[in-house]
Amino acid sequence: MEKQSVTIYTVAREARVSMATVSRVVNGNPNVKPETRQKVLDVIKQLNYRPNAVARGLASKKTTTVGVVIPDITDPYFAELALGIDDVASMYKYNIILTNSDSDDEKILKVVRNLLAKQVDGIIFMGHDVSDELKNELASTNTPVVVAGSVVNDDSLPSVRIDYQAAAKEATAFLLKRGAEQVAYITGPLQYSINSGDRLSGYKNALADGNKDFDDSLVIETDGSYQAGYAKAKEIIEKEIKAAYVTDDSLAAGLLNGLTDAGIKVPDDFELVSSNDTKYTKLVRPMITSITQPLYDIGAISMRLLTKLMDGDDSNDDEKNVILDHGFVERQSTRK
Amino acid sequence: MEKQSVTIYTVAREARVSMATVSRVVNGNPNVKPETRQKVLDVIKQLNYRPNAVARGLASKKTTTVGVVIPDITDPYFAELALGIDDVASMYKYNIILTNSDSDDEKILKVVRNLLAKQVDGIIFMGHDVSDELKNELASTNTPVVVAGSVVNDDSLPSVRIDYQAAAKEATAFLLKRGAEQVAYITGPLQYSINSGDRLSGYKNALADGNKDFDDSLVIETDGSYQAGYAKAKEIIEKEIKAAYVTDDSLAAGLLNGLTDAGIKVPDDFELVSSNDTKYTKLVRPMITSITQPLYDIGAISMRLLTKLMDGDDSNDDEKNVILDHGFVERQSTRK
DNA sequence: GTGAAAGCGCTAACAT
DNA sequence: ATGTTAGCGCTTTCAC
Repeated sequence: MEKQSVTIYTVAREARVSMATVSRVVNGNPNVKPETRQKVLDVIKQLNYRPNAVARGLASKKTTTVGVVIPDITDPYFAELALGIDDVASMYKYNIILTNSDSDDEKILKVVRNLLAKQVDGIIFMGHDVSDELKNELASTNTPVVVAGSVVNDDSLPSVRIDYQAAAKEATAFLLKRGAEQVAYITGPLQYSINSGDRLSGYKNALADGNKDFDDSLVIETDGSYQAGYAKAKEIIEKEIKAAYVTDDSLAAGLLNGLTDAGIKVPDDFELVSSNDTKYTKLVRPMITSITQPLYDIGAISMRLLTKLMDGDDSNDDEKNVILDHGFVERQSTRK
Repeated sequence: MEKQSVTIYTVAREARVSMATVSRVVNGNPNVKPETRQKVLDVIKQLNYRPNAVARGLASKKTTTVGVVIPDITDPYFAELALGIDDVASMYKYNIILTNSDSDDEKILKVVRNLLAKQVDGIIFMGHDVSDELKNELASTNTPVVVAGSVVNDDSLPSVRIDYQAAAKEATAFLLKRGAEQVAYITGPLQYSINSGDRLSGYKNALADGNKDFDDSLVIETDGSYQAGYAKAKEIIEKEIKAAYVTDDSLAAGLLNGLTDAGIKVPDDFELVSSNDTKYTKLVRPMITSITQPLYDIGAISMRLLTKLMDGDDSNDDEKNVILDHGFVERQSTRK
């Protein structure tokens, strides 16, 4: 049984050099004579030495670990962002501490505190808004934070995302353009500023451009889940709504299936446009027409931005809000 | 700006006690006079002291962090396991370092080494098999490992899962029982022992019980992805196959959609049973008849088991392979 | 009930 | 190019 006790000191002793030299070769410091380096390398291999990242973290004050807070890992939207985050993180030799937040402010605060206690070098925040307490928490530290795939009610945080307002406007306008008398706005919690602000504004703008009055009863709020969407089918049918812009794919998929199962033909009897272009939009039948977002890239670029911030690159403060291009893809949930 | 420099020493000085005492109150050690405790607590609050988990980890040799290796975070099967893992981990005050492995042996080895360097207290392994090198790596350490949601070609590792062989047999038998002349076995990589071993055996057993000859040409291997399933529809149609047991939900969903898009009616012209009961089976139409697994629980119990192993509870060595009950749910991809 | 002091394994000046 | 020596912030005997 291999004892866990081979440290930098052991290696130094065996190789007849100092700990500093071992440290140098381990860290790729060029100031080591090739022969010495080789000798140390040999001993390292022979002893199967593995540097202790915790000790290193304590001494260097860098853990090469970043915290990622995610509302729900099983949500395809966040999972695809997370994939991009993880890939870039591993590219830059960072590890990810991933924690589910359940979109619960209490829990978010708890996990962020915990992340900070673990001395993460940075944090990627996926979620909808930040509470005042969290804002304070974040302000009291100089750990960089990047918001990925959302806008948050605190413009002080760097973020990577698309222009949700413009996208929502286009989606709504698309529906209007093909003759919809009225277009509903079916949304996740309006408590989130992305839903009550950006997207709703875009929706209203499109209405205005199309000379339609905004009708409050057409704003249908849910918790944003598949189940909620499925359940809302009934209300949609009763209200005789014929078209809707939906703020989330899970929600849209649920609504679509609910409608279909209730005998409504999409897109003939009902037209639907969703927001995120996750796998769900292509999994269901009919496939859902949607705003497209470079999900993986949003995650990847968030992480890339975070690495810069962690390196103390505070240049171009204006570039801290990265707005990526979005698109739109016509599929089967809208008429030709 | 809050300086990052309030340490246990600062608190000790302010509270006029020793570092040891501060450590005691922080760690809930009862050997502290209530008044002293209160005084320390006050100072902690006042100074907004936060213990440094890295230093703690170095001193105590426990990081309260576990590594989780996952093939693909966007796969609903693994994502649901991960949710269970994360919930229980946070329940036991552990954090999760999550790393995508892409099911690539090289990368798996790399991430496991990294996890070990970070001194994780344990590892949850999701994946299909372990390479010899990984096996050695794991053997050279005493960090406990639990395999979640799979069987692995190394029985020495504790695991939490269902009886894949029995489940596959039931699924195949179900298809046979309703008159299928032949049932195909559509699978992810046969390189994985779960596919070439457990499930295939179950499939063959069902065939034998139904007095059907095993036909090699009915074993259709893919990479297990949605895309692969979608693409295989053509072959299924050409071979005039009428029923299949599929080893993975993404694969099954792809196949189903491919078939449907090609004009094949499921279940009238083709019957399909899948294996994992993830969200995908309920998202598509027709919904997919499937073996059911307590996905969340598998993750949760894996993590629970790991906590026991990390606590050095090596009792009942026989209980280290936890086999959970599975079920079966008839949905719309099979005839009534 | 409380304190003193020795590490934990490494990095980072600073010397040489 | 290499070695010496302080720490990093905490836990943990061991005394008292």
